[in-house]
Amino acid sequence: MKIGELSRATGTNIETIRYYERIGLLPAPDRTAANYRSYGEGHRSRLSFVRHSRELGFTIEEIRSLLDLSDDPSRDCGEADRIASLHLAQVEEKIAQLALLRDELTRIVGRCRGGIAADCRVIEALGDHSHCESAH
Amino acid sequence: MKIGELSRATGTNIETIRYYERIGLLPAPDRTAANYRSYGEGHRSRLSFVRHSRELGFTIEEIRSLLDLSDDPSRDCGEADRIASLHLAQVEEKIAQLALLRDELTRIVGRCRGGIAADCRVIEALGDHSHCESAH
DNA sequence: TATGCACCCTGTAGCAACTACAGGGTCAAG
DNA sequence: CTTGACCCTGTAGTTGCTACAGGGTGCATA
Repeated sequence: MKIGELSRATGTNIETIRYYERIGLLPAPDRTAANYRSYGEGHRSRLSFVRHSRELGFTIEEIRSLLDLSDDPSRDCGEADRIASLHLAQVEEKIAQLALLRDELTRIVGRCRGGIAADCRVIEALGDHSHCESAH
Repeated sequence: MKIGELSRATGTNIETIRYYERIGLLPAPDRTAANYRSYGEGHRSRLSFVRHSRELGFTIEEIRSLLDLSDDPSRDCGEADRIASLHLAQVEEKIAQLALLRDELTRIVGRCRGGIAADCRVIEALGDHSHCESAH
């Protein structure tokens, strides 16, 4: 498989594939006589793993650990669970933060009744944190 | 006010203050004989506005527009409202996305029952998008 | 045979919004 | 007169890509 095919097969930008190789997330594939990269099924599934994990918001370093784990099938599964649980906790915290933020923005946006900027409640609210109801 | 005082007064990193000056978000202040930056009350309130807006997740470019608006008090307030409303919509979308992601992660994490990586359901789920219940 | 076009290569620079030095100058206290 | 806290400029690093520039390869068509 050439890089363009792998790109289409996994929905990954070609530049991104080369980037993953450069940072050591994907192993360097064999080359054809013309120096084109030549991928196999192993590369495809590894790249799918990486992309799916990225979609789920794992960082590259987390993915590196998860890949190390799956490269050595005798290792304990607990670490994969720990990484995923930690990530889940981070996502939950992010959601909670954004919810506070949404409430604050809703309050701010609701205050605009038109008019000129001098009297703008939106701009006033942005300038003065003390109008806020919660920490963010 | 020297830069260290402004930093403490607004809870902003000194490097960040200089960065904002460099990108034209804060006007360059007067200098003392020793070439130290010397800030006034106007700088402090402008910086507070910027920091508060950043905490609410506005981008630098959005903040630039909001500042332009508040620098010209005769302008129409509607644009501030438009920027804030758009931002609110983005926050709401982000929350919805993260909620899907949280659900998927919860399902994945719940599948771990210990054991070795070869049988790990977490790693399996990460490798195969088809286990997912919704798009993310 | 030429030539057009899609594809591939390397290497480097850019994005957002900072943060972190390195290598220097200033100023007040002890 | 030296110590330490503060300030200065300029540049490079962070994360996870993306976008060139400037070239080479391979196949079909005129």
